[in-house]
Amino acid sequence: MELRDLRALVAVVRAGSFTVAATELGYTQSAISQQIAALEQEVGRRLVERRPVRPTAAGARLVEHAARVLLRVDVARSELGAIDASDTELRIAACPLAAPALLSAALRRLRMNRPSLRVTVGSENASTSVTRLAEGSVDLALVEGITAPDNPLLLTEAGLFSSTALVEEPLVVVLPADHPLAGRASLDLGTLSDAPWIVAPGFSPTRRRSGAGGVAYEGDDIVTLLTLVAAGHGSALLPQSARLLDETVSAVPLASPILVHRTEALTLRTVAEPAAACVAELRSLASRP
Amino acid sequence: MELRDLRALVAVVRAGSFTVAATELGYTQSAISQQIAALEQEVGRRLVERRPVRPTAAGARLVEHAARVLLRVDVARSELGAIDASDTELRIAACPLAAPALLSAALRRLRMNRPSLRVTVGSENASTSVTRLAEGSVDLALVEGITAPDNPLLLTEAGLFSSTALVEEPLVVVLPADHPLAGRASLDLGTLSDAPWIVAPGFSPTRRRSGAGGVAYEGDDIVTLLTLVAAGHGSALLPQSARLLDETVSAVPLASPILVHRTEALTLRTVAEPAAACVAELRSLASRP
DNA sequence: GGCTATTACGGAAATCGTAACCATG
DNA sequence: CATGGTTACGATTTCCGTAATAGCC
Repeated sequence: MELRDLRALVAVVRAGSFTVAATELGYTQSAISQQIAALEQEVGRRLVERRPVRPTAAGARLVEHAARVLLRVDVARSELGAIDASDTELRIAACPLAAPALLSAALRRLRMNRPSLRVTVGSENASTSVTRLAEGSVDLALVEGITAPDNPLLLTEAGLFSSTALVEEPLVVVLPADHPLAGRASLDLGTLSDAPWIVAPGFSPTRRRSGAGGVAYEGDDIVTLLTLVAAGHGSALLPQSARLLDETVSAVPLASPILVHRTEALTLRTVAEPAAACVAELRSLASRP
Repeated sequence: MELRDLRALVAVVRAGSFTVAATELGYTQSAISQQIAALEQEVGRRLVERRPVRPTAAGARLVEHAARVLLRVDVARSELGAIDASDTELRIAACPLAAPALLSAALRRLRMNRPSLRVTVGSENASTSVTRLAEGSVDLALVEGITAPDNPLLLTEAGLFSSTALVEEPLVVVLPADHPLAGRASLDLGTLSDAPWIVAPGFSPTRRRSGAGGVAYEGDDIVTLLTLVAAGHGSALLPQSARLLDETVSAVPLASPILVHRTEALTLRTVAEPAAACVAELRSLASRP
């Protein structure tokens, strides 16, 4: 069992197709087919069903392990590469809801001290940010999500990255303005258990869809998301600070369960210098609001 | 970068020698030399210094990642193998201080219900137990160590194994009977900060050596350890329940910092049936003392 | 019947072992 | 000078791509 085999398995399962997995990895379909066949022979059981291409139970379990293994290998490579990384560049991946005001303030102070620093900021969701950090295509990731107060987000295994808590703030339930519950002073999730939610992987705070049906929003544009809410397709969970933009939706504080929206800064554990300085600025700004 | 390369690197660094790493892995020295050279070329930096064979800073960091990667790969393979594992055998690795009375009681009850079950118990230290669980040569590991109350031992990344807390009990400092502090009702570690400790990796609760010099005990026999303590080579930290056997040593409860001796049962997350039953017995016995 | 995975086969590349070489303690 | 890591080189194996084949919607 080699990393090449695990890469192939993960790509095939994620893509649901040998062909597209092959092109992603730069092989022919034939090569992928042979790799999967060899891996299945080695472990002595079928890992993916064909047509449709779906992981078996064993395959799914192996993919869970393999994904973590490959992530850590990427991190290891990136840490080695970061030893002699550029000191004049800082590449950031920021989730849409990850304290944008804090980031811009930190960057302003950072650029005053180092006018020659080249800064790039990209907007990514949390899981893409983690991937980009691991593969070394960004130096710093600002990620966010829902968690219990003072608890880390745990987007990956603890300790894989160096993580700094920046902001925790209350959550609000965003409803159509004319929703019967829109006037409440606060809401429990229990009250809303049967109500539809908009599933939006680009916004980590959004809840999982409970039953069948419903609307999923794959993008990361908050205007679109709020428009969907206003149109009555469902509710969304957002941090209190999210700007609602107009009166077609309204926000009700979430009272129970006790959860917060948390923003963290992630870097490799061997930090490039500009990224470390940026984290220091972020932390100092976050600690005195 | 493939698993084969990481295996070679880890073996070389652990062994401190290309030659013995090669025999461990079933290669010739030449092959290992080529593998390390290729890996160093790939990452573009030296990973081990030769003569003596020592990891560079980058190499040491890569070994940390590689060790976790290889452990997880072993776990993945073992989980796949455990799907069709024997239901008539139960192989256990137990640390010497990991609640032996509890284990024997659980085994008695287990064997009453399943007379045909073949049980093997081996004595291993915590890190070897983890390795054996990962590589699939045991089904259940009883490990122990020092931790804050109600905190897991974290011998590996959280979630790699399924872990069940069994017992937490107070710690005692074991001193020579004629030691000036032996009469105390309790002790703080601060009081002992300059005193020598016996380093005994076979007994996880033992503390790290503070300065230079001192005695290390590599075995796992408690009689020998206590003899060393009695002879004045240093102190040891042990769980309260450890049997001291005679009056040449005496035990003083540890008052601060607030730490406990904790025993946990570890299994693969896809548990073989007899191991699951044994964990259930252990848990039920541990909960009503 | 078209799309997609599998199988057959040949060539290229990687890998390992033997053996000679070299460096270091 | 001897132990142990490196280098050279050839044989074996592995791996991938092309192309033909087979299975499923």
